[in-house]
Amino acid sequence: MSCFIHADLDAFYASVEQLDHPEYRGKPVIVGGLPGDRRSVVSTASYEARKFGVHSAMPIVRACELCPGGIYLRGDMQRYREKSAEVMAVFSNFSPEVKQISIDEAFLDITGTEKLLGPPAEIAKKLKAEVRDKTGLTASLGIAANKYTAKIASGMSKPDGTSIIPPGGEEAFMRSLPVSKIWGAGKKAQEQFKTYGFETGDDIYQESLESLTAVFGKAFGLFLYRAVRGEAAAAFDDERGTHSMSAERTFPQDLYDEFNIETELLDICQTIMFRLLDCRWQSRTIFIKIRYHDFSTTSAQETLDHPVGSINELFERLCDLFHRKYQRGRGIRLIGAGLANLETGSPARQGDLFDTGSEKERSLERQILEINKKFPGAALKKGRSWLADP
DNA sequence: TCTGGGGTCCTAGGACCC
DNA sequence: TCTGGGGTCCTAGGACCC
Repeated sequence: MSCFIHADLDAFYASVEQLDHPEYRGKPVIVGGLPGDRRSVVSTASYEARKFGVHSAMPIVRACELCPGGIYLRGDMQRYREKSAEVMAVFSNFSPEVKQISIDEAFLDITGTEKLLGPPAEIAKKLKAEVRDKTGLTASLGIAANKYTAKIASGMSKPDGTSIIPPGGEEAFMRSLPVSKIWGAGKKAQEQFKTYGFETGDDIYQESLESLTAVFGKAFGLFLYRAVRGEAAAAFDDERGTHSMSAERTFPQDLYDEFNIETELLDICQTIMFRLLDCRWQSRTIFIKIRYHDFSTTSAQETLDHPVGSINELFERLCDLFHRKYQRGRGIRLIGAGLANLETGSPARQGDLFDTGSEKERSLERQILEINKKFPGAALKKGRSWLADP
C-alpha cells in the first residue's frame, strides 16, 4: 500500500515576512503590493489578514478597504525561494522521493518508511516539528494512499494541522466532500455543479461516466469520475517537465504608444532569453500575449523552422507577431511573450552559414548572462540602441 | 472588487499527408 | 470527382493552479 504526504506551508510569503520581521508577527500582513498599487493583487495574506476577508488574488485596492491597518508588502521572491529550499531540504530527510510542485508545497512518498520512522501519524509529527525548528515555519499535512487525496486532505487541515485518510477510505472521503473542495474544479466548474445540483462528491459519484463526459467533456468528465472514487488523478502522477517559458508585464497605465510597447517587449525578450540560456533549453515556438484595457486577451504564436538563437532574433519575430495581431488604437494593459514546446539541446545551432552576426550575438548574450549571475542585481541588459548595431 | 505573473492541460478547427 | 478515415502538426482560446 502506497502512502503519500502532501505538505503545504501556511500563508508562506506572509509567514516568511513575519519570521524576518518580528514586529509583523500577530499582525495582518498582505504580500502582493503596496496601497496605491492600482493593478496589484494579493499573493498571500497572513491568517490575521484573512480575518478581515482578505484572500489571495484579491485586488490590493479591495484589500485596503477591508483591512486598512494591514502591513502591505511587495514581496521578495529571492528570499522566498531561499526559504523554500530550506524547507525542501527538511522534507528530503523524511523521504527519498520528494516531489516539489510549487514554491510552498511538495509530495513525500513515505511508502515503506514505517519501520524506520514509525506510523504516518508519528512521521507527520516529527516532520512538522523539524520544519518548525529548522525553518521557523509551519506546514499543514495531508496523508493518504494517493497524491490527489493527500493534497485535498492537507487543504482541510490548514493552518498547522494534519489530516489522515485511512487506507481504503479514499472513496468515502471523496464522496462526503463538498464539491467546492474538489481540486481541479474551479469557478466555471463550480457554476456547472450548481446548475446540476451537485453538492457533494457523492452527487457526482451517482452519475455515469457517459453522462459526466457528455456534460463536462471527455477529459474533465473522466477526471471527475475518477476523482470522486478516490482514485489517483493522473495530474500529479506522471512526470511533467517544463514546456514553456514566459514573462509578462501589466502597466500601471494603459499603453498606446507602439514604441513604448516594443521597448517593454524587448525587456521581456531579454528576461526570457537569459533564462533560456541558463537552463540550456531551446525552442522554435514563440508567442505573444496582448491584454487590452477592457481585459480582453488575445495571443498569437508562430513556429519557426529553427530554434530561436538570440535576443535580437526573438525581438524581431515578436515585434512582427505583435504588429500583425495588435488592433491599433486600443489601449494595452499587459504585454507578454514566451517560448513554447521547449526542448533540451545545445543552443548552438548548426549550419548558420549566412548568419555570422548570430554567433557573435549569442556569445555576447552569454557573457552578459555570466556577469548577471556573478553580480545579482547588476541588471546588465542590452540597451535599445544596441539593437540597431549589435 | 475590476481583476498579477508564471505555469499546465484541454478543445476545436485547419492544413497537410497517406 | 463533391468526397473517407486517420495521423500529425499547428494555432487560438480558455479553465485551472499556486
